[in-house]
Amino acid sequence: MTQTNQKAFHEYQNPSLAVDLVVFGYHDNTLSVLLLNRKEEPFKDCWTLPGGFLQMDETFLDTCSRILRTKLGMDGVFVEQLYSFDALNRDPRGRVIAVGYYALINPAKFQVVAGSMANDVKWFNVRKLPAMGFDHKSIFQLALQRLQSKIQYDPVGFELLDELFTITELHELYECILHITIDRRNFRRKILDAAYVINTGMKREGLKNRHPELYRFNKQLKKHSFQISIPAE
Amino acid sequence: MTQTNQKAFHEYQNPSLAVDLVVFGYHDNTLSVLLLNRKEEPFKDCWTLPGGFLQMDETFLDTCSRILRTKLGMDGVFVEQLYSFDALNRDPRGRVIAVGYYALINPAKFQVVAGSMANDVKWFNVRKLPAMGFDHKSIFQLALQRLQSKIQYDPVGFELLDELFTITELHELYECILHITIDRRNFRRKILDAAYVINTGMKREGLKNRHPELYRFNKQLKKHSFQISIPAE
DNA sequence: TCAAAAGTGTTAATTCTACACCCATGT
DNA sequence: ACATGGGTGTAGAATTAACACTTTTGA
Repeated sequence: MTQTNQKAFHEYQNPSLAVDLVVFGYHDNTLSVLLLNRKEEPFKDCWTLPGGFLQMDETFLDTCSRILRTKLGMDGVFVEQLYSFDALNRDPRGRVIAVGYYALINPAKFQVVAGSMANDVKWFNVRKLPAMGFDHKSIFQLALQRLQSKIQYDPVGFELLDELFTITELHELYECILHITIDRRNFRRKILDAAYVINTGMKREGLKNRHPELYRFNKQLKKHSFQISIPAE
Repeated sequence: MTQTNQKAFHEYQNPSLAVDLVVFGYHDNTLSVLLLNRKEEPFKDCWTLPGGFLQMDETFLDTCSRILRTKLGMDGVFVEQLYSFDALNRDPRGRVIAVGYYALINPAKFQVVAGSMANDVKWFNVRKLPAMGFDHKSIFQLALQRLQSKIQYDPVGFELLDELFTITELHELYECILHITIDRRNFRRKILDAAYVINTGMKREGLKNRHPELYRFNKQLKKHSFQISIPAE
């Protein structure tokens, strides 16, 4: 942070600073990302991550909130910093540094989802993504990797589920995110042993088979850790 | 990355972008960080992380290299991005975003170390740090955490050691970084089983006890993973 | 009474932990 | 021959993986 030459502090030319968001949603046993169809050049009509420029009086989180609120109609969402992207030519308009964040949301809580905003907003299955503008594909890929490792030691899964959920639903979420098969019974034991969830005593009614118990996340628990066995394909 | 209002691209006011470096070195069974004594306001005469402003034609890594070369006389060093720091008031001069990087170096390779530069540069034991300017203490703390977790799944230890080293030296490095005691014999087995290192057949000569075998890192190996047992104190 | 998913238990294999013992070297 | 680390082995504990069986529900 030492200044190395004699120019006054504000005479330096600075790159623009954008925040780009990888918004993950989970629904119908599918992990999806929210993409925006750009209306302006560059990358007009291309799918891109939602993003925006940092204002001078905003923190990154402020910018995230603003994007989520104004462009996607979402509020009170889990976001976490991912990485900063600095390739010289990543934006044809000039030098733009992007700070990537990822968000985890439960699409059920935001009707917005289905594209109710003026912008063309759409959920895409993370395994079936379209071409994307800028370097957004690689931002997304890093975010998915991050989510995959994070979920193995940090209880963030609940951000994607309803308040109450069954072990099977949690199990499916893990299989979907990690894209592997996990033994149902071993998974259950690990989750319960880790005190990851709390049994509410309630049951999910109205199924045509046995009514599973409903759990909620144990918010006391900060970190957990269980090995997920990755079977040979 | 969508632009939300009508101003021309370059009319936006942007924060300054600094790169701050947490340079780790390992020597004499001590993990140290390199700090600079600032000659200018703000935080004149305070210890700070080496850093500098991003130039318009530089990537973050370019800036890192420039800082390492010009301020510390180092070259060809391992660096990796840590996190970006955005508190509104983190720099009294104005809005400055800092992108934190950490570097791992073998102090034996750079005589610079002992403070040969014009600037007042000094190694500090990571467990005995002075007060630091800006938010550099928290940048450092995050870097140490990152190093501690990284070393458990990524073979980065070799950046801190000589080309050839003994298992005992590697063992001491791990104990020092993680700040725990690790069973010598179990550590050896895990390292060897993970194919983390390659036996060179050579031995370290001139010791007053048995001459230990010299190893080098297995550069093929991308990731490994072994659990380090953390004994109750 | 059947299908389908939920819940519980068990065994064998694997991995870890906590050690003990021998080896090579300089003094 | 002895003090000082270096190198190797092993038994018991703990954890994990791969299973089979029973239970609850709606149709």
